[in-house]
Amino acid sequence: MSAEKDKQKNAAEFRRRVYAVVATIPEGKVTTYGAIARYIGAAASSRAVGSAMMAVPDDLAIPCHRVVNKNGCLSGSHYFATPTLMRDLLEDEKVKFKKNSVVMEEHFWDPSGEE
DNA sequence: CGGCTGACTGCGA
DNA sequence: TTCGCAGCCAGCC
Repeated sequence: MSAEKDKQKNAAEFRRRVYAVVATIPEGKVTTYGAIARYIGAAASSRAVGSAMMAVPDDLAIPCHRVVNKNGCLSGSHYFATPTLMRDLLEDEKVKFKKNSVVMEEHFWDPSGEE
């Protein structure tokens, strides 16, 4: 039955789903790792989502800057070319900021709600 | 095969 | 309100 193989496939597909969801985020909107994880069927895999994000190939052009944590803080900003690039990209999309966090109350986007 | 880390989240004190 | 702990999953050594 290739249960082990199927598991690996699931893991690979898991990452692929993450990219798909992130790529579906509309411009000027942001979402959380937990929302993505829950949407792909892994509500408790919010961490795995972040892990997958750091493995995002540049060829897919994934707007990972639209993915923030529950606090609206740009957790992955440190993984960008510059720690300010992430915020700059969001501001360029008319995304409002409260101190150092995104105003998710106005820009939070839930993939489950759009599906 | 075993253990640690990490772009997270939720709950309790 | 802020701080700390535990749980979850994938990736890497």
